[in-house]
Amino acid sequence: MHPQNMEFRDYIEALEEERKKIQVFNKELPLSLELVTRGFLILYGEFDDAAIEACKQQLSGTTTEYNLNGLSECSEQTSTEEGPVFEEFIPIKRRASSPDYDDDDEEQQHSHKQKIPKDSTNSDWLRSVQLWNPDPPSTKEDVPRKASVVEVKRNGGGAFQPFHREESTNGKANDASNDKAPSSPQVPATSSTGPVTKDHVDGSSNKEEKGLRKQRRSWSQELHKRFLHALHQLGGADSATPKQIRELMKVDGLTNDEVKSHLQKFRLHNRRPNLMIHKNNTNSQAAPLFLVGNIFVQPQEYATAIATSSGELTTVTAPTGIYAPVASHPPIVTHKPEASIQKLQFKQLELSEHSNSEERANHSEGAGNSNSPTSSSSTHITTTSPAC
DNA sequence: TGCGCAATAT
DNA sequence: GATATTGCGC
Repeated sequence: MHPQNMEFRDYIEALEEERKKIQVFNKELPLSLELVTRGFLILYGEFDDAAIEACKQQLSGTTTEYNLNGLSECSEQTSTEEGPVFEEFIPIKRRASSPDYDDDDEEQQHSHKQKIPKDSTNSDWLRSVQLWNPDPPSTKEDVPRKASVVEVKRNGGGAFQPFHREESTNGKANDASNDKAPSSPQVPATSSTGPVTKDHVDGSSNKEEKGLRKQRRSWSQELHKRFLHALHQLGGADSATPKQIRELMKVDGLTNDEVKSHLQKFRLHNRRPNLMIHKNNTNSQAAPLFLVGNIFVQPQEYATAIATSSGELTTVTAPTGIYAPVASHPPIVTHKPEASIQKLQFKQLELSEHSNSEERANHSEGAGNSNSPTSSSSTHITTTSPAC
């Protein structure tokens, strides 16, 4: 029953019938009625252009009225001007289809939070965020670094040692080897106490030198040897003072501070073991006893003893700062109470040499009598072992 | 001023 | 962690 298959007449009739039916619902289906009616007119050829045009206008009017919702605007326009419609339509549809776009754009201003950022928006957002955050992450390392670096500089050397030493320490630079050859002038002797700053009133040089951190003095065996020697002369680590030691050492460029520092370390090393001894006699390692000849002694005592026993110092400096003699005999594993150690030590000393007990007087004058290391002092040992 | 100790740097 | 330097109080 498709119209196209119908006879024209039949078609007209059918149309007429429908029109009648629809007419009943004129109010409900005005458009339909009108449509049908027009179809009639067209079919009958009673419509001229003018009539059609009028109808159009009428139609548009009605549609406009009816289609306030805007639904039919399209259809109307479609019928009127198809070209432009589409052009406009497309964009409209776009907008409609992707409301997020506009909405987001606008809404972004109001509420990012409400809408979960999507896709492009999202990425943009993130991107924008990343301009701040991710950078931080990436730069985080950098920025802190920089900051830390700055801080480090400030902390580490900033205040006082912004520059790395060019250090004027003539002898010091080579120290290890240099100290061996102490040149005549005892540079530090008088002035060096405040190694860098104290002496110099000069502002500029003072500044410079202040900035420089002293180059490290490494205590070579030779240097330490001298140190021990001086120490011995002065009656041991406890009674010797840095200045005296330095003077006795006669090392060019050696400062009081350096000696002082070394002495401090030396004392610490000597005392620790002693403490250990008191606590635990059985632990030979914990209580480093050094073999002097055939006996074990404690470092400090050794220092004294060794110097006494022979004119030459035969010490060996362990890297740890533990000072041991060159053992000529297999170590006798003896964990003797200090008393016995002292006895042995004393024995040894007696064997080697006899001595006066005036060491105190001796070392009190320190530098004065210094030059005759071998001759003086053997006796300290007994007296000089306060730590024990 | 020098010493001893502790903090700090290397 | 060991060692040297520096700072600070006495």
